[in-house]
Amino acid sequence: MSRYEPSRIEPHWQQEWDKAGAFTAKRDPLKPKYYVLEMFPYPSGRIHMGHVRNYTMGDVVARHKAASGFSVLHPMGWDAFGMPAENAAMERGGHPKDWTYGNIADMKDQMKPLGLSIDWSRELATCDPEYYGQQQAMFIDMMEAGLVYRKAAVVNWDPVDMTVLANEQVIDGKGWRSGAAVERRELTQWFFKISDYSEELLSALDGLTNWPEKVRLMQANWIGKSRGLQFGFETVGAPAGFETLEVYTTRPDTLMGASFAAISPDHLLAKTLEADPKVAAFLAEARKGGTTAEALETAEKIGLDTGIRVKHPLDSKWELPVWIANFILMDYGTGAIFGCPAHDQRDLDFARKYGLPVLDVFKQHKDGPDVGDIAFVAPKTDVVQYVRAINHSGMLDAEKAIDTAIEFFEDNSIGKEVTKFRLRDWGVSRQRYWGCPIPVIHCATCGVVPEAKANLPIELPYDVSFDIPGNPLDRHPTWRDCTCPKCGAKARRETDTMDTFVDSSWYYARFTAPRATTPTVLEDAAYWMNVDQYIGGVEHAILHLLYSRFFARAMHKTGHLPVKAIEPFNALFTQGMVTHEIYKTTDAQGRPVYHLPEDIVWKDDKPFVRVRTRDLSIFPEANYLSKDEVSPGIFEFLQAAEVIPSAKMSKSKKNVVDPMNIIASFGADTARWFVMSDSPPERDVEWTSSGAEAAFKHLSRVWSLCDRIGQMPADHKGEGDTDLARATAKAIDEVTKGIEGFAFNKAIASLYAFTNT
RNA sequence: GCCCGCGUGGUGAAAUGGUAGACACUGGGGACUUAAAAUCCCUUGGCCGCAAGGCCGUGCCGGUUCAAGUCCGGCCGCGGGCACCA
Repeated sequence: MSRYEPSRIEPHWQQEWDKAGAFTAKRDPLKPKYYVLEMFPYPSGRIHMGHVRNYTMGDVVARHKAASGFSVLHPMGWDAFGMPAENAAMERGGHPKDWTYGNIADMKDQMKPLGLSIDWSRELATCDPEYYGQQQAMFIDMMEAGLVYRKAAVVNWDPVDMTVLANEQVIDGKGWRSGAAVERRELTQWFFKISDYSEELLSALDGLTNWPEKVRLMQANWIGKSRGLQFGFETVGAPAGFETLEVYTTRPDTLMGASFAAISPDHLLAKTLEADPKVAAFLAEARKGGTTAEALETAEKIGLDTGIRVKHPLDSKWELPVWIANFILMDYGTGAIFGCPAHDQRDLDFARKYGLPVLDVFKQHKDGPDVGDIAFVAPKTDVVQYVRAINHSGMLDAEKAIDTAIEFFEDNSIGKEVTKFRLRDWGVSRQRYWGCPIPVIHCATCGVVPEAKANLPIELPYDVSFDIPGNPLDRHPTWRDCTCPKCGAKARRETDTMDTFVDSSWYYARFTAPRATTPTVLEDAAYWMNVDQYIGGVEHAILHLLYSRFFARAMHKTGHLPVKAIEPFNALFTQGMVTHEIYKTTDAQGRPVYHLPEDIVWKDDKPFVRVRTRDLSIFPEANYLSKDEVSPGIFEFLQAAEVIPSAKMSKSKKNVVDPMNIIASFGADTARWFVMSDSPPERDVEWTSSGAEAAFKHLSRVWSLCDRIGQMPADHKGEGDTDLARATAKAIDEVTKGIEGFAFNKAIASLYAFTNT
C-alpha cells in the first residue's frame, strides 16, 4: 500500500513530459488541429487562484483534444507592457524592464508545478523587441493601408504627472496618482480606424454562435448602430460658411415639437463665435471637468443663446434659436441637434431651465399641453396618436412614423437617412515609457513619416529615469533625435507609445509562428488559426475582444492573416472568479479588520479560532491565534462581523489564497480539481478550505483504489462485471459530455459517483 | 433611464417538459482507537408520525399542458453591461 504523495508524483511526471516534449505543438497533416488559448496574464509576479482556474480549464480541454487525436496548440505568453511596471519603478526605483522580466521568471516558476500541458517553446512576452518590432512593422503596414491616422482629440490630462489618463484612472475628477484636478485637453493622437469596420464587426457577431450571448450583446450595444435622419437647417444671422446647420436625429417623427437647436461647445460654429468674449467665457466654463461618465453625469446642463436663428425645415416662417449647450457631444452625429423638449428628457431639462417652449407632438396629456417635468418618450414599437405630425395624421406606429418622415425628407431632397455608430475610432497614443514605441518620425520638411522597416525594431532605450513626472522618452535626446528615412535630414522620433491593448490584439496570431522574422507566417497561420477555444474573464468582453476582431481584419487587409482568420476566436468561454468568504469588522480606529472563515470554528454555537493540529500551514499569511490567545473577544468580533460570502480575493482584504501554498500542502491536482468542481465554470466559485481538503481526500481515495486493484489477483479485477462495465461506460460518457459542454463541475460529479460505486 | 441575465435545502449546486435536490461541503450519529488524527459506515429540504407512511415544498400571482424548477404573461428581489449617443 503506497500513500498518495503528490509532492513526489507531480514533479516526476512533469519532468518526464518535459523530456519527451509531450506538449510541443507540431503541424501534422494527418491530424485535425485544435488551438486552445487562455487569455495571457499580466506578469504581476504572483499567480492567483483565478489563473489556476483559467489555465486548468484550458488544460482540460487541451488534454482531452490531444487524447482524442487532435494536433493541439496550447501556448502561453505575457501581456508585459503597461503602467504597473512604471509605477513600481517610480515607487521603489529600479527599471520597468528588470521588474517585468523578474516577474515573468517568478510567475513561470509558479506555473510550472501546475503541470499544465503548455508548449513553452512558443512562449513570448509583448515587451520583447522580437514581438513589438513586428507590431511596429504592422503599424506601418496599417498606415499604408489607411487604417491609422492622427487627429486632435479631447483627453483627460493630469497636469502634475503630465500624462494622459484613461477614463478609469480619473476618480472624482482627479488623477488617481497625483490627486490633481484633471483637465480636458486637446492633443494630437494616433488612431486606428476601427469605425471603418463598425457594420462588419456588428453583423459578423451573428456568426459567433459559440460565443456567450451576453458578450455578443455587449459588443452590439457598444458598437451601437442607429438609423436616423440627417438634414440641414437654413440659418439666419450666422457667420459666413454656416448657411446651413446639419443635425442628426433618430426621432424625426417628433420634429414638429422642435423648440430650439443646439450645438456642442466643440462644434466649429461655436469655435467661430469664440471671438465674442461672452461666448469665450461660456466655452471655458463648458469645457471644465473631465470626460468621464461620472463627471458628465453630475454636470449641470448649461447653455448660451447665440442669437443665431434657424428656419424649421417644414415651415420657413417658424424660427428656432440656436444655443450652445454643454450636453451635446461633438463626436456623435453632427455635433448639433434639434431640441424637442416634450419628448426628450435632456431637452426638457434644458428647456425648463431656460424658459424655452415645450410642444407636445402626441395626444398624451389630456389636461392640457403641459408635459410637466417628465418627457414622454414614445417607444418605437408603440402605436401613438400624433397631433403634430409631418406627413400623416392620427394613430401610427412610431417606427412607421419615423419611416414616413425620412421618406418625406428624401422625396423633397431636404434630408436623408443616415446610419450612425456609437463606436469611435481607437485612440492608441499613450504618453508612457513602458509600451511599444510608435514607429514614426516627425520631419520638418517631410512631415510625419513612417520609420523604414529596415530600422525596426525601434527599441526602447534602457537609460531612462522616472524621478520626474512625464514621459521619459520625451526628454531622452539621443533616442528622440534621428534622421528622416525619406530625406535624411535631422528629425525627431515620435515619443508616444501604443496602448497595451494593441499588444494583446494579435498575440494569438503570433503564437502560430512566434519566432518568425515577419509578424506571422501565412502557412502556419493557415494551419493553426482560428483559435478553436478561447477562455478568459468577462471583463474583456468588450475592449480586448473587439480590438482583436478588428485587428484580425486589419491583419488580413495588410496580408498578415488568411481570410479565414478575420474572426479569430471560433468559440469563447468566459469564466467566473474565485472568491473567498470573509468576516469583516472595524477596529477601535474604524479601520476594517478581516478574518477568514478557516480561522473560525463553531462549537456549541460559540466560535473560537481554529488551532491547527495538522501542520498544513495552508494560509501562512492569515493570523492564527494559539489556544491561549483565544480571547473572549472573538465572540464579540463575530457577533459584530459582517459576513461577505463571495468576496473577491484581494490583498487589502487578506483573503487571497496563494496557489503555491495549496500545491505545497496538497499538490497541484487538488487545487486544479477543486477549482473545477463545485460551481459551473462560468459562475464564481467560492474557495473553501474544506472543499479543498475534500478534493485531496478524493484524489487519495482514487490513489488507494488503484493501488488495491493493482494488487488484486487478475481474476478479481472486475473483468466481466457488467454492473462495473455499465458504470464505467456511463462515467466516460458523462465526463466527455461535461468537458465538451464546459460543465466541468458535472464531469467531476459523475467521477465522484463512479468511485462511490 | 435603456439593454441583458439570474432567483432550487444550512451552503456550492444537479435535473432532453416526465420520481426535485445527483455530486460535494457543513451539521448529527456510529465503528475503529487508551485518546485523538486519519479512515470507514449511517443520516441530513420542511412538517406530522413509534412506525408503515402521509402532507407541503424550486421568489410571488396567474396561464398553457395528462404532466411545469423547466414553456407563456405579470409582479418582487438580486446581479451584470451601457449611459447626456439626439
